[in-house]
Amino acid sequence: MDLLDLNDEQKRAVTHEEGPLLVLAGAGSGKTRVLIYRAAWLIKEKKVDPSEIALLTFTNKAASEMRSRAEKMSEGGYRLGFAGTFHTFCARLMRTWGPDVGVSREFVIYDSDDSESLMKQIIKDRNLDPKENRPKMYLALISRMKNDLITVAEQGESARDPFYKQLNMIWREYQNRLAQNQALDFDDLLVKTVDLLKIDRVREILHGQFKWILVDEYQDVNKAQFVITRLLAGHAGNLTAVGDAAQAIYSFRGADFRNLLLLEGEYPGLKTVSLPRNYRSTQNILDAAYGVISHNTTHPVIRLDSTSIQGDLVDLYEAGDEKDEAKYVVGNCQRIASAGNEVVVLYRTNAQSRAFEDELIRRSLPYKLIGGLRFYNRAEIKDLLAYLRLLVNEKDEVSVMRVLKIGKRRYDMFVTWKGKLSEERIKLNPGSLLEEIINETAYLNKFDERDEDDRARIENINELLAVSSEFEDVKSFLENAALSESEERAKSSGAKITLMTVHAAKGLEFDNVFVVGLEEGLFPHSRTLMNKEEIEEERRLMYVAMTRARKKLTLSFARSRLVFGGRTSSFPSRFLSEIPEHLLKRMGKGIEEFMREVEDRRGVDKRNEESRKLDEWGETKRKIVQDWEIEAETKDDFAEIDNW
DNA sequence: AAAGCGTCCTTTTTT
DNA sequence: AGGACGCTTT
Repeated sequence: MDLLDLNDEQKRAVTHEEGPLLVLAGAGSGKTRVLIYRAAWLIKEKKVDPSEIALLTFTNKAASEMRSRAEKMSEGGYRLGFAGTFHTFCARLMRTWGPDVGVSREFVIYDSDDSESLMKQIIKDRNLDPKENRPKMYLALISRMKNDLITVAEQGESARDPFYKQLNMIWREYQNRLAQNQALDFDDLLVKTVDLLKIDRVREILHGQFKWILVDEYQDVNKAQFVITRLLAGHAGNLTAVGDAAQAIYSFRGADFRNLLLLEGEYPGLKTVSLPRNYRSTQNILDAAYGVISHNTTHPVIRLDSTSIQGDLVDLYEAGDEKDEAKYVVGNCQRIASAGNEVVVLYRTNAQSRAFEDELIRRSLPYKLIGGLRFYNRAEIKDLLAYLRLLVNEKDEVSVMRVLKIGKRRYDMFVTWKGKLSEERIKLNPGSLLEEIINETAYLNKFDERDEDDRARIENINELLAVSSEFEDVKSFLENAALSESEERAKSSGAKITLMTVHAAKGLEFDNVFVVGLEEGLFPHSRTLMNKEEIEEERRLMYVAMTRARKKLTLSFARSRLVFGGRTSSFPSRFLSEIPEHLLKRMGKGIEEFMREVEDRRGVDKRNEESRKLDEWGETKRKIVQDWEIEAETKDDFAEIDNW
């Protein structure tokens, strides 16, 4: 096999024989290429059957990119045994083996909205004050514990004070209701899979099926995912893990980059290869990014060497307010886009997209918005999916509640119509079923053709019909709807300008990148300001943002900004002052002044004080999570896995 | 059943 | 500023 376009380190990783392999891959060092080539090399040189390879990722975007690149590698095109997200993998296993761990084959998947309505209902049923007992708080704690593989029983045993007892009661109730509804939430997919893989018989079958496990972005695995890969890799230990601690940005959902370091102890004979050569960015961009990330102390940082040129300086624009920022950024985007080049605007929170969208619309520039109000989370889409979900599983109370809320009369019509449906027809194309549902319930009567928003909703429904028609059956369509965001549609696919959060940009790269809203309290976010670990995570996020750029990186911040409807003045982000001065080219007014403010600790401390007050629940959360973070968890905890 | 109005709260980030 | 929710009116 031709390995000429790989460097020595990449080659070593690709041609690693049997046994565990860890690839420490810095930003832009060709980690995707390594994974793809490794799969191809295993197939071509080691004569591995493609169906014995499982490739696990965190996002669908990453999975589909790898799948298409893998297909291009081989003439005939090979199909890997599995290539997709952890959650999709788990859902597949549950469809087959669910009953072995007490899960009905007809289960539905609850997304966070569904989980929240269920939790709200539980709080209501128990006559608890929803202001003191926030559904979201309970869900966050429960999610965190599930991802740490703590069971309800374990939490209950050690619950001493009233809060923990209450938490345990709620958690129990939540699980009971999920079971009654034949529903699994995102975390249950992982937890149940761990249960499943503990069954010898099942694990042996799966070991025969998947002999080679490849995992992307390993720094983002949580404990449940760590254990899943461990059990899946088994004694053979043919795991290839690719990751970079400096790009760990998902600890809020239980990910722990220390799992990367833990591999050493868990997989005897682990071979480690690091990839320090960067094929993406200019040296100036890399140096600026290194300036920032080198302030982190809790994890190793690879200093990257560019294979490209020194390049331009990093532009830094100081805006008066968010409108000014949008004008400057969009103006430059327009210039770049009209020359036929791609450009992306990255921000910390979804709410920030608005100012940029307004300005883009004002100039009638086509753009792509990634994330934001997700397609499958829109009310009209969720309404229709609720009807469909009830066809599969009528015990799903969240969907029952939803359908009842749409209208009692419509619900009755539905029920009658459903009675007329034969088993056979339920297996029909989900698109035609949806169409029937819409007709039977007269769903479209809700909308007014003259209303612009309503027209958009009808359009969404048409899109749903189109998407759903592509699926074989209702179950697989619903699974896809719950676990994967629909790709951006044709209408915007030609756009050269893209808006997204930094999280969404992970793993992607662009010639021109704008990172906006670099203010204390926004990026780094106010909820992280007084916790060192969380600040370090924000800094990694900044690092990820900067290293998306190939040629030109522009940073910006605003002096004042609308927050909750009120105008707030803000300080430049500390991350800006961590970039070596000589790499920056400043634009905008009053620039000399701001650097002094950055170094003015009093200013920063003042912000910290403000955010501290804002953050009572953050405190509570941290306290609880800390209680549950078992320090010795690491090796001892995983030791028992070996016995399985 | 649906629409209108006031109050309260909100913003991390995603499978 | 805008959304969710609960209470009121049509």
